[in-house]
Amino acid sequence: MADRAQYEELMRQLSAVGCVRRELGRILPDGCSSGSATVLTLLARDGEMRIGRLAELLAVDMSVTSRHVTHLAALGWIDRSPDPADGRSRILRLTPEGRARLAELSERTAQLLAQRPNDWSDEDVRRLTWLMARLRASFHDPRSDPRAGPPEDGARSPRTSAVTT
Amino acid sequence: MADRAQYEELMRQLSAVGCVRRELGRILPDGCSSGSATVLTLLARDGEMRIGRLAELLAVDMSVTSRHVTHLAALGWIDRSPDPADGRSRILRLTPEGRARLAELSERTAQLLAQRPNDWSDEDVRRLTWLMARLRASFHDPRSDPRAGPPEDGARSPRTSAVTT
DNA sequence: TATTGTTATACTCTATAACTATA
DNA sequence: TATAGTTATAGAGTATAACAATA
Repeated sequence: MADRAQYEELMRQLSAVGCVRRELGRILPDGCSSGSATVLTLLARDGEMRIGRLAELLAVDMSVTSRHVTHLAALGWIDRSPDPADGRSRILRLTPEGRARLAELSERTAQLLAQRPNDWSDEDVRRLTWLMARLRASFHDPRSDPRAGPPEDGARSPRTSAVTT
Repeated sequence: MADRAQYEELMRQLSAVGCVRRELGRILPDGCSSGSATVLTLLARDGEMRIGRLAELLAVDMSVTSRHVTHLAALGWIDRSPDPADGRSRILRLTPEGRARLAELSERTAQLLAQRPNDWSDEDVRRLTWLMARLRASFHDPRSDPRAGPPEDGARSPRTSAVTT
């Protein structure tokens, strides 16, 4: 286990990287907050799902997720259809409109990233992504034991399912 | 440069690690928010400084920093004395009370961390810290060119001064 | 005129708790 | 009784803009 000073430094960076997230949030189109953008991305990547699953992937309370989803549904970017298997749930899906918006978003983000950290290698990006996922798993999942080494090649994530986000 | 999907994954993790920061924030004593804690830590580590410098280290607007500082000064945990060299500025310092509180904080945090990611090696913690700092530098500092390799040993940071946070 | 801070305002994200509907 | 989701409320964090004081 690392020493206290190292952990304090880690926590400080954890707060400070927020400025990157905020900067990325600034280029979003009207009506699309950072939270909304993440929801769109997850629905595009993992396909239709329920609120609870989405909340897991977002690492956020279900009530928060519910608000994001309501917002996106009001915009017509996602669709909430009843879950035939469970009357309490609804299935979330991107609408064609939502897909179009997401494509715009992705384009803008790619442009911004192309300007900035363009000297990052695949390996660096993968490693940072993996380490953040693993850190999250350490906190989210008490029984976590990510002995699986860092991603030497494939963009593998820690084994905990909630982290395969 | 990595491809778009990798960057999107990076951004998603960037949002999701927020849950770690929030969990750490939950163990803070009354009156001490997450932002306050970071201010205390920075003043302890880097010694007395002005608001502007503190805002840089926090990677946050000066107005935000001003509010945190006002809060901590009201609690008596830090002290704002006039800057003899510049009448517009004030010098921020931890008070003995502030130091005591910080020590408590550090203790609690260490306990929490000892429960959770206790399987992290020094190397892992250092690497993650360094990569986050570098990511921030890529955005904060347009002319950044962090060719300096990752930290093979010492907890070195990217060369940009604003990142030696 | 430019810079350092401060304050007012508004917006986003978040959690907790109370509530509804279904399992 | 337990679970999925919603809503109301409250609090933290943040940025922008207008302002004051000093350089």
